[in-house]
Amino acid sequence: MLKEERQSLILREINIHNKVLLSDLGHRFDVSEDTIRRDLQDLADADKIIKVRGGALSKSYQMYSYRENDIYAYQEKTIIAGKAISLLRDGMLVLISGGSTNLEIARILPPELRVTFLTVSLSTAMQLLDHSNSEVIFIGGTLSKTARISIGGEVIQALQGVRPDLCIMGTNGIDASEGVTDSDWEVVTVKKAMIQASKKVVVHAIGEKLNSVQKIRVCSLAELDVLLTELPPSHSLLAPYRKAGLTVL
Amino acid sequence: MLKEERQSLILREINIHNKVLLSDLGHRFDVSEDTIRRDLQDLADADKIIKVRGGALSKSYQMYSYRENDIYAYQEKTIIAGKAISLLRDGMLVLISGGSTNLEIARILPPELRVTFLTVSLSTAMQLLDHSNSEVIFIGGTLSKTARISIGGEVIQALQGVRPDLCIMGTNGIDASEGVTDSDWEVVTVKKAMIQASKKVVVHAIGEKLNSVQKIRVCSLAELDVLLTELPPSHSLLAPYRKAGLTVL
DNA sequence: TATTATTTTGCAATATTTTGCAAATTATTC
DNA sequence: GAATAATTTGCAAAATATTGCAAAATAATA
Repeated sequence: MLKEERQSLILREINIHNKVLLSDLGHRFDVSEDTIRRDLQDLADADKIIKVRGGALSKSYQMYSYRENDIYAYQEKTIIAGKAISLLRDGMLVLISGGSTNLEIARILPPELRVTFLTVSLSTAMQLLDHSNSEVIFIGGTLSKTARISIGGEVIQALQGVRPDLCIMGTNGIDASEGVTDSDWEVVTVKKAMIQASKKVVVHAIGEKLNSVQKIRVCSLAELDVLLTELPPSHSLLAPYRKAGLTVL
Repeated sequence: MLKEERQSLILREINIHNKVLLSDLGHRFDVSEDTIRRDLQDLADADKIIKVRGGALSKSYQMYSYRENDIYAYQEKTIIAGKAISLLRDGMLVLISGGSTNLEIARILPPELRVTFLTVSLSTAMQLLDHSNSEVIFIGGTLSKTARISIGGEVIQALQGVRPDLCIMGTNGIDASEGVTDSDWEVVTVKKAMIQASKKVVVHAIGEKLNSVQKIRVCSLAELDVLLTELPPSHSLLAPYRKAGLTVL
């Protein structure tokens, strides 16, 4: 059998069945697994398939995209993401919400980290699956079209049944006296439940969201543990939050 | 035998069988492999065939294998998606699985349709949120890195608590005697539960998947109601399935 | 037809590519 | 952290290509 012929059949097999195993193909075409591995490498180099350990996946299977250029305040969010990652330890159960900063956390997550993530956000879940070896558990429910997260009673109920070590949450508004506020009632309901469930709560916000207040209250500062921003911890804007008892990083 | 005569016979041979081997042709025309090699080189220079090491391939062969710049068999999947949509009615509760065909269904869904979708697939959920006004409920659980769907006990349990009107499911293999088969154990477990839960089960597969068998069995044909392919319902390949009692569209 | 020029073919020597094997390395699993 | 599986790397054997060349076949011409 010609090499090109074999590779073409492999490609077809992958596209039909979405994934293939080295051992299967080796047996099927009666060549060594090394040869198949080299074939898959060729196809992957030509951008036809996605090579994974032990086999390969069809490309059309993963069609979502992460576009870093159209994220607002990307620089700031990367700094925050780095700080958030420094709080993660192997073995932790981590509840993580949606939003572009959390997406960035998922994107730059160190692969060797072994934590279990709980999330209600579709995009965060996708990104976590891609960029980590950690386990990802999605808390299902009715999906919100705007926030693209699970909302509703089921979510609240599911959150009452877990006790995460850490909750990493973005926010639309945080203020020294008003606490954390947001604008979507359903989202707020979920966030409240997330905070209630978790042993430790980390909120993050870019500097410009500090001292801003939205319509609906999520929680008081007393219920939070850590505040992350892109600013240096000594920045004067952060003083009120430290005074309120938060760890500011 | 004249060179031109031989070359035209070679070309015909290639176009019939899509490939030729140097050694075969040498023996067939009783000339040295060098001569055949030079013939193939000539034909390749004239852009009549694709010369590869050890033989040659027909140009149509190349067409076929390289046509998947986007989604593999996109045309076929669009046809299937159209047929699937014709089965949907306002007010239905529809369970829909992952895979690129279901993604296509979600993409071309008529906006005025008001059904409630239940899904375990991250990408299907995202697409449904984008392209419909229907309600979307995600069944949460541990996420599978490869299939990008919820798997595990929670999913099974959640599925036992619902009674969808319709289940729209892709498959990796379907065969008249072996039924529906797949290659991933966790995925199969979820699919079984999906089938059990639903009042009516629709499976779809592109023609190439018909009569192919994977390692793990999902269900027998008896448990299915409708089969969708891109082929016309009268196609001979579909006869065994109709005989098994399926509605074939 | 005989002669010469041109093309085609087969052969041999020499590259190059493909393939399978095994040891060393890296990931993954339990 | 040991045990297992997959990958990488180097290498050698086999298969295929390339090149140059001479013999054979074909074409051209007188």
